[in-house]
Amino acid sequence: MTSSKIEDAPIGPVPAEAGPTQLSLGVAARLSRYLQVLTQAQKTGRATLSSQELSDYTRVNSTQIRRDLSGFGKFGKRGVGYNVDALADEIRQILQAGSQQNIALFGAGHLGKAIGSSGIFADHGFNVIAVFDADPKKVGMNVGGQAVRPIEDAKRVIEEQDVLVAVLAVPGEAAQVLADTLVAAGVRIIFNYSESLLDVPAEVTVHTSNPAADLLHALYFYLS
Amino acid sequence: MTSSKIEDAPIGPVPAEAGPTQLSLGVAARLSRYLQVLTQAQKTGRATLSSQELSDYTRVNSTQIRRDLSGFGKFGKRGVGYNVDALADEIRQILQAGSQQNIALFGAGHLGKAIGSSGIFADHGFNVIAVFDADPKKVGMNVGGQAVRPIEDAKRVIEEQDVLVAVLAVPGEAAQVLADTLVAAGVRIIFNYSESLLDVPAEVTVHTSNPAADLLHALYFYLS
DNA sequence: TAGATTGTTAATCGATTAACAATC
DNA sequence: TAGATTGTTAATCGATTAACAATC
Repeated sequence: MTSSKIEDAPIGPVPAEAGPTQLSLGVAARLSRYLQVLTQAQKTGRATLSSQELSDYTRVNSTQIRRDLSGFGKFGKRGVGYNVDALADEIRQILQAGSQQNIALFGAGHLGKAIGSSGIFADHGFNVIAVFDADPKKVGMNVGGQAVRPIEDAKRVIEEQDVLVAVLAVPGEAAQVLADTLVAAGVRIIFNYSESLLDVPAEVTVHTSNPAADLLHALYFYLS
Repeated sequence: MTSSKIEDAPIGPVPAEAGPTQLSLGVAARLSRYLQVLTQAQKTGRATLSSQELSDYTRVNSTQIRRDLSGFGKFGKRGVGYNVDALADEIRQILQAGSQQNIALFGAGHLGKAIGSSGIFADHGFNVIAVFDADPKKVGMNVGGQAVRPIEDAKRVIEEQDVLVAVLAVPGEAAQVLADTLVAAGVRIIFNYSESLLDVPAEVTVHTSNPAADLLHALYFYLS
């Protein structure tokens, strides 16, 4: 019974200048993708980006991008495009990003090390505050500047530091039992990088990574 | 100018017993997710799965799942559900999976090792036929049972083995130059695990992994 | 000014959902 | 039989797209 509190999505495109109505599922997903592109564009020093360029990178239709954005204000300049810094700030505000969430990472194998030492979460203001592993031989190893801790400490750390988000980079066999423990300790969003399917209570959101499914789907269109 | 041949999607739900019409973008994406779940369910020995269970794991509405499937035949048994093995086979046929694609993996760092040694692609009939790295110190290392090769060999291997799919697990700075080389050699689908944005010709599909964007989006709904 | 790109409308299409008869 | 779940219809809502005036 994997499920999600994201289930019954609400309210559509918001009237211009609208207040903090709950975003629809689709709009929120797209806005976060625009933000991802803007964040990268900032790094390469781009000052402006047009809706067409955003479309090229996100695969979202450019008209829809303009429509999504214009629901919250007139952020663009005709003939020029959108100011990268300003638009990134606007989207962060809309998404209420910057809430400085603490993340716990589980598994210090290859994948755990890759996630822990990449800046991928830090770039968006998330802190990986702890890395855990069940293997005593891995405890104490350095992953992304932190010593790996024993899995037995997880419950305490989650509770003490109000960890809502857990990233699972563990073997499939270990995932369900671990997920049960984490949910009991207070975790509400799980990023599952194991191949295992997870059963969690309805109030918990599971996000499963699926490269093989994505590839199957990409290939279908290539081969057709 | 990242773009995709998946852009202009075609044709909707197909009349029952329809032939090999091109699937719509959404249907193909969903079918590949159903297949992913079925493949996992097979491993745990499940014999049948109901549309509701598939819905729990994929977050796709159960009515839509039944609708997607019934477009291709009557695969389910009322009061029972879908036979896991049989449905997996049907979906593989619909998606024309099993075409035994060769995949090349770039980057033998933590992420490359994680991908190379996981069975995630092999499970779906994809062969990771080579692992490349630009660092001479990594050449020769064992990743998923293969010796890492120097990046200079990539062009030849791609051409000789008809590699259409490349997985990029390289640092952001290296990604664009590498992508250009790969596209020139014949690659048409790129899985980009670097944080860099890629510009590729229109005939190439880029799939960028985006955990931070996904998290932002999941958190928005949690916090609202 | 001329060219580019936004903001917005209107029309179409696909996704979502509830409901329920059919049937295993 | 009784309970469960499919296959299918109909109604609604959101996404997609083309088009274009406004304007930088």
